[in-house]
Amino acid sequence: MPSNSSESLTIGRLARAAGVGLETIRYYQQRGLLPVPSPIGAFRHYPMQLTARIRFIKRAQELGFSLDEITELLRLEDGADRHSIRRIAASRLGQIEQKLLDLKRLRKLLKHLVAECEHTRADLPCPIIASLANSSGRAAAQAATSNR
Amino acid sequence: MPSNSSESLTIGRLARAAGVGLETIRYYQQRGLLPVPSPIGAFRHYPMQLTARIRFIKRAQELGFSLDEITELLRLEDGADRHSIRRIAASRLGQIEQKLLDLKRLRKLLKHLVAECEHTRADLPCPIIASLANSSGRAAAQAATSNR
DNA sequence: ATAGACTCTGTACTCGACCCCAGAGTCAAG
DNA sequence: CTTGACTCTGGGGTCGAGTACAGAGTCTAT
Repeated sequence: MPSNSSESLTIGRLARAAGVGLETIRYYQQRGLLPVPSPIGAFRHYPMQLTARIRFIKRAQELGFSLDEITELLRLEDGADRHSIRRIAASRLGQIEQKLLDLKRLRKLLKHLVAECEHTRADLPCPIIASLANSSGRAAAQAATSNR
Repeated sequence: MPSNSSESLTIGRLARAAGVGLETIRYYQQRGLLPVPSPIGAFRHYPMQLTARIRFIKRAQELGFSLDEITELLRLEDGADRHSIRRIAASRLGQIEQKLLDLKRLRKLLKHLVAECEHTRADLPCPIIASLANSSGRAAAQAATSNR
């Protein structure tokens, strides 16, 4: 059974071939990320090439794109409009930068607290709790401004 | 009207005092993060001190703790068990470190792609799309291992 | 011809952290 | 004592990305 690319698959085989659940495919169809072929007989048949499209979606997700963004990417897939593509990628990049800043601030704060807690005398209140309990958790208020 | 701390508030006032929605308070009650005082007459009355507890919760959330984790933190709030507190904080710290690594890898990859796209000749396929379309997006597969 | 694996449509549920609404009752100010 | 702002209980909805299931039909290998 040579898997030449003109072969067509039932939905379950497509799902296995693409490494996703069968319901995922139906879900992507609903969202318009995948076409819904008309049935041959009672069942629909899917061209092999869709596995590539599904993997495209999955990889884009791993890069943190939402399905909405991916829908747009797919719309532009023909490569015509590179500016739009770059715009989407750049916006995602901006989100990442922001998140990195937030996380770094957070890490600093938490590290500090844990360290402090380690050598605070047992008769004094735990600094971690203390910092949560009173309003001196200034850093925190800022840190979460861009939780997406 | 001196806001001495022995004052008691109705739920709406408490919510405003703590800067959260009234439904948030009810939700926290359901989750066991806040006590449900027995009503005086028809309405429940909340001690002022609860604003501190609510702000504790909010600040902990901003540090990325889940309500489940915060429940545990509150359980330990008396400061008795510092080891547990540090354990929770340290585990959160670990998550942050991992996330930072992921995001840095992602940023590198995306930056690279955007830059490449900018000076690829128009007759060649857009590299961003290309990298999503074929399996050369290796970096991506790793990058998402620890999405929480 | 029949067993069993599969597919179809459609609906409902999951997670986390809330938000919003309806309808009835109640409290405080004027 | 009325008005209007509030509270009560109880339920539902939201977001994103799926997962689960029910019940009926159908394809394929034996």
